Amino acid sequence: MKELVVIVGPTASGKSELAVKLALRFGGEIVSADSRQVYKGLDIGAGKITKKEMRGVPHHLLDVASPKRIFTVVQYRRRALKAIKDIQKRGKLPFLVGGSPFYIYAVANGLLFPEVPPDKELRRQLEQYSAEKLYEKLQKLDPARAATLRQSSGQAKNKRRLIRALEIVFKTGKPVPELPQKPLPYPVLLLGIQRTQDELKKRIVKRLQRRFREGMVEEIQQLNKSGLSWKRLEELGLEYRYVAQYLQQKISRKEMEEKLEREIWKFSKRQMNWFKKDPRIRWIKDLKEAENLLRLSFEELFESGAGKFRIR
RNA sequence: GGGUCGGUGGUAGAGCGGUCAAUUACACGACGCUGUAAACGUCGCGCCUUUACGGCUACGGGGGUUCGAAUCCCUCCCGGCCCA
Repeated sequence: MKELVVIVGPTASGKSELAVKLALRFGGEIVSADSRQVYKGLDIGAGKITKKEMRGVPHHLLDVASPKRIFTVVQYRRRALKAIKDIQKRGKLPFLVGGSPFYIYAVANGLLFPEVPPDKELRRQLEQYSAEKLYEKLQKLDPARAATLRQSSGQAKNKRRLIRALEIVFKTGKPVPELPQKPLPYPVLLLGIQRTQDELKKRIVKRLQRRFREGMVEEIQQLNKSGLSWKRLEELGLEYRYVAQYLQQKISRKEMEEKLEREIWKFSKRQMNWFKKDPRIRWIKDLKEAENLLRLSFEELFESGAGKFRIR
């Protein structure tokens, strides 16, 4: 039988560890859904799981791209779906685990993005215009998309969104299509790790300190030495952004640490903005609750005659 | 003790007679997201309410000038600097 378990939660909530435990218990493999861990060399700063921590559980979609080039959701989606299929073929249970909501939903909701690859040159040209101008252009060429953006909190002023919309219109000669969603052909169980704000804040600080001890600053210094520009590092956000600023002496060590604690906290809230409005997510507090839910969900599947699944 | 500069919203820091509940940044909060998503963007942020070009309380304290003061004057308190 086939099924997919998705594990979500804000950063530092303990997804990786929980996933490994569940995978060991239920015979699973893990598909990472993290927009930074896909890059080679982004290890400590991205919180990539170590070989030892994997405890023999196969992990997929880690280290699949060079950080020098931008890896996109669409590439991610393609590879993740393939990884999931392969795992299922081998009779194992796939766990989609990660903190990049857009990546999670690209897979779990089967978002079918328009087949228009990014055009750097075009983007650079459009970048010259103000958001207002871009919006006017879009309004003329694709009023429907313009209206959609206008209705979603601030997007009418988001150049990145406007440019992408125009890019699609220019390349296809047609309006931006409504995003088709292709439901996955197998049942999906979404688990969310629940933590109080206090708890999460503490975990963020603790984890950040651990990363410093583990040599995160050195890692980022090294990445720059081996050819990753400061600009690119800053673009990668959070740890990479602020440590890069520190290494360039744009900010002090203290500023860097304070900034990081705050920014990571804000990031976790942004992640939660996605998850908290998804009614499918079953929020769990610990391993036990997760196990129970998994077992239950399997039982339901047995009853419905969907097939058999081995629980170790 | 004398002189001098300054005390503004959570912080920094504008404003220097009306159009100021007070520019801006940060912090904080809420939210959005169709190939950069740890990215990118929007909104709110004194209090109250029938949410209104509404009311109230506010720019260290007190007093004054003025039709009107965060903005001018006096005084007190506090802080920086200089002289003693």
